[in-house]
Amino acid sequence: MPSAAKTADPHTRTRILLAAERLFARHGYGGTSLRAVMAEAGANTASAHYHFGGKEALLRAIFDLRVAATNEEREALLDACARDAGQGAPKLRPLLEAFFGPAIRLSRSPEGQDFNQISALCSVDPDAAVRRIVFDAYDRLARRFIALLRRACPKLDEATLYWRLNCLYGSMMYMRTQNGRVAHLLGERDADLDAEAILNELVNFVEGGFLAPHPKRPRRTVRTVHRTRRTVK
Amino acid sequence: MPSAAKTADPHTRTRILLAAERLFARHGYGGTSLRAVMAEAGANTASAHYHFGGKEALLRAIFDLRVAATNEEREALLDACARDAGQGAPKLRPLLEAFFGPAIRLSRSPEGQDFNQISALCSVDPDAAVRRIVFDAYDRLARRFIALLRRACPKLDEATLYWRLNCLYGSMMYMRTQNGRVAHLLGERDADLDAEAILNELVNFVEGGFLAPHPKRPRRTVRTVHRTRRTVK
DNA sequence: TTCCGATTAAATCACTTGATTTAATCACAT
DNA sequence: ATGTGATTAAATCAAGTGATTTAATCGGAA
Repeated sequence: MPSAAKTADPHTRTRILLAAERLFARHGYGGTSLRAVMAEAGANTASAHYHFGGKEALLRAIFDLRVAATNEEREALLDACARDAGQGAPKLRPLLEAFFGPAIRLSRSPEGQDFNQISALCSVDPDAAVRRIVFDAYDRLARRFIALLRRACPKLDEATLYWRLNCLYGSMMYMRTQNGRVAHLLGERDADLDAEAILNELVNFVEGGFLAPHPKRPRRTVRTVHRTRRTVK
Repeated sequence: MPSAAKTADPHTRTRILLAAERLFARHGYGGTSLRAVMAEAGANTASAHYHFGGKEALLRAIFDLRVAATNEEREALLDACARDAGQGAPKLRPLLEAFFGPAIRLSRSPEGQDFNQISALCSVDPDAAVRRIVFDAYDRLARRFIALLRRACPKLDEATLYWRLNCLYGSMMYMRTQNGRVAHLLGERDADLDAEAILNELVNFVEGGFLAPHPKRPRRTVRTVHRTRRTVK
């Protein structure tokens, strides 16, 4: 075990961490071999196990490193929302800004951008161990945000809240990743707005989604069209 | 190469396909070994290469199999939207229903549910080859949808359209996956609404997002809170 | 200087991966 | 029945995986 900070060499351990961050962001956790990380870091395979204990622990270390500040900022902003609300209903928009803002603003630095990518990728990783790391990092704060959101939208029934939260998370994830789908469809335009503008777009959209009416019975515009039976199974 | 349909044994090839679909849905493409697929299918490793040519080709075969019907249905619904619009602006809501509906309705069957999961996972896969398969499957129709969406929302500037499309895709993806994040946060309530209700929730949200105002200058509710310098690098 | 724990380096382990080869088997047209 | 091409089975390949071991090195306390 490395002594907390005594002889602590700012070299290898940090280099491994940053190298892993870069590679995990580009190729995903599962798509990055420990060897590739060590090559990028210019260090030896054994160092990773010495400093972190293994690949999974390395990922967890990245989250430990990056999430704290973001969550603290979110917490403070949520505090402000709750304070302003008093006993009444919190305002929706500042709530969304409190939740999204600190995360989106990470993208102002290259490392933050990499971490946003990692966070979004890992949050939908099929590997349960990977997702657990994400959950552990964000659960507490997310639950508090949702509690305030409930008070801000008291008319939303439980099911609708559930689905709208899914949309909220999906929107946030796509905004954090920049996975290229939309850019590809629109013809390679690269979005380079600053973080504040992106945040504004995201909040506009999600606020609109949460304020939308939610009738139990959908108006029947839907109709299934020509049920072509493609028997395959 | 297998003869198109002559002596075609409905057995092995199909068994491999369905086994792969199940496993790719649960553990992702990268997280599933060809061996695991063949074990699940009760077939031999070489069969996969004989029938498909390799792991990647197997994934492509799954998309070829499942996407056609969905896209045809989407196309027909978009036709109806365009016809109803004439020279004018298409209605937003039927447009969204045309795009989301056929995909969401896949979740009524277990195989469709598996494929929805695969589609969503692969659409954010860091592996470019995997994403290309997704793009190839959906690009043509997606471009047509976006063209109509543009006419339906003529007041949206290019940048706003770009970001709202990202939110749209993110919302759709999260709705298709059921990745468990929100269920986990809300305490394991499992959403078992029928496809039509889910579609309705999704359309409500995205419609709200697209109809939201989009001022160029955000009202300044945002303020960065205590810039704690966590120097790490 | 000497010594001891912290750190790094090199070699290797056991295992899994996708792919291929070689040989056997099957179904059907002749 | 028989030969021919489609299909399956078993064994194997080379490469890559995370992890571990063993030995060397470094830096400061004694």
